[in-house]
Amino acid sequence: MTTTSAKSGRSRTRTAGEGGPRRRGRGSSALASERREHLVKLAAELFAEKGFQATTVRNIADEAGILSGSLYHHFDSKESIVDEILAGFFTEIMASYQAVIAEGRNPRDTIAGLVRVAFGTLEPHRAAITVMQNDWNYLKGMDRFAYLIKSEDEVEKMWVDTLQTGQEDGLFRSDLDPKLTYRMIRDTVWVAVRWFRPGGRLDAQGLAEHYLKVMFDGINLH
Amino acid sequence: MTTTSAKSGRSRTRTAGEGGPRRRGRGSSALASERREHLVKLAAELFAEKGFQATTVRNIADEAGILSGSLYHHFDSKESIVDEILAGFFTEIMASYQAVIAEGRNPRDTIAGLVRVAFGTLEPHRAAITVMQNDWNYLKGMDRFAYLIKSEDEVEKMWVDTLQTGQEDGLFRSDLDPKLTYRMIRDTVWVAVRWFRPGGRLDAQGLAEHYLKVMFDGINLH
DNA sequence: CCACAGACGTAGCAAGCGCTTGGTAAATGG
DNA sequence: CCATTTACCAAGCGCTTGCTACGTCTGTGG
Repeated sequence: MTTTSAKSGRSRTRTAGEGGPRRRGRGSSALASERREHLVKLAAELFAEKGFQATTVRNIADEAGILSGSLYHHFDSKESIVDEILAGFFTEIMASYQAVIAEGRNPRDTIAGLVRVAFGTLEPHRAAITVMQNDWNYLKGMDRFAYLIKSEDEVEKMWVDTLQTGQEDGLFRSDLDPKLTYRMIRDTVWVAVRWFRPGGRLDAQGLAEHYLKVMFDGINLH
Repeated sequence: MTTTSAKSGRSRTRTAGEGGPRRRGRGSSALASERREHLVKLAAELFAEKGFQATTVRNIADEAGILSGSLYHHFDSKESIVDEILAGFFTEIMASYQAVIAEGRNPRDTIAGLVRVAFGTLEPHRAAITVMQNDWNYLKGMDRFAYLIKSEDEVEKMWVDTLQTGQEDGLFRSDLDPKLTYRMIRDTVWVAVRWFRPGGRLDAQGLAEHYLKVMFDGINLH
């Protein structure tokens, strides 16, 4: 079925897409960016499933029902697609984190809020998180993604500050390294994208509550 | 420096290698497998650093100071190299796990032992674990690595059984899902490979003790 | 001293990669 | 009705990929 091009020019079977009447010509720019966002989402799923490098521009184009070259009408490069995916995720989660911090509650509630926010992004941003997990090592080496490292440092500061304040207030044990503890929490949350499936036994918030119990009080019976 | 081949045949500068006298001809088969293991280790480092797919056979050969074609004297394919890496890791860790279980101690001590074993592999098998983390999604899709999934299931059973017994014995809280708890523990341990560096502030066993404290009793001050 | 086998180099193939160029059908605005 | 813009197709370029075929060098056992 991937046999290229029947003889007549305009006969490509479009394997994907909603099959509706093809929109051509100048749509409103709002609709144009809708198309763009749709392509980004398709790409994100593929990146998450097979990895960024293993996903070819032809894969993405196939999924969208167009040819690989046509992708370059919408995007500069393959990198710019994954950039859009990750940037969207980062701006949203950092805003959510800031909102929790801004509530100004005690460190325990703040940490709980951050954990709930993190688990809350698991479903809407599953693909982005997966890409971040699997291809981080590769992507961070590229200049264009230097901003990701900067954002991650800001996030780390939020968590570590909250943990430290909690220790000073006598809410958390003082024999724990805040940085190490933050990493433990962060990794445990994000890594859940590997086995978390939206329709499963537990939803994201159920996971969050389960995790909060273990994190705050441990698995021991007291 | 990668300019190919000066005019005279035998003048390749060998960029890597210990520079000792080149061993040729029939060595003992023990030494032959030594060479093989050395190549596997080089490849493992590259796979861990750049990812399996992003690492080319030419990268590996460069690191070894030979040409890419010469690699195929030692290995069938690029896949067979990563196979050797992962298989070695899995057989060792499963043996270690079995040994802990066989001690027959109480569930709390057994879990602690498993955690210590896991952290203990962080240093000697850093590359293998990194590959498993980053390229798992890609590798598990290939028939040749189906055995990895089977091994993982066996490991899961060990942990979950121990956790359940602990709950029945009144050692662990009963309001936790054993499977979910196992995954939390597993992920937190392995994911540490991303930021763990052998010469750092804390060694692997220090990490293990830090983690055991949090896992058993939580971060709350009791 | 010589046949042998292991350990490489040399050269290159077929396939696939990201991306570019130039053209074309369709919708829109004036 | 026509100029313009959008969204695509068709074709392919330059390069890299994993891998192969075959020749060459070298230490070793007989």
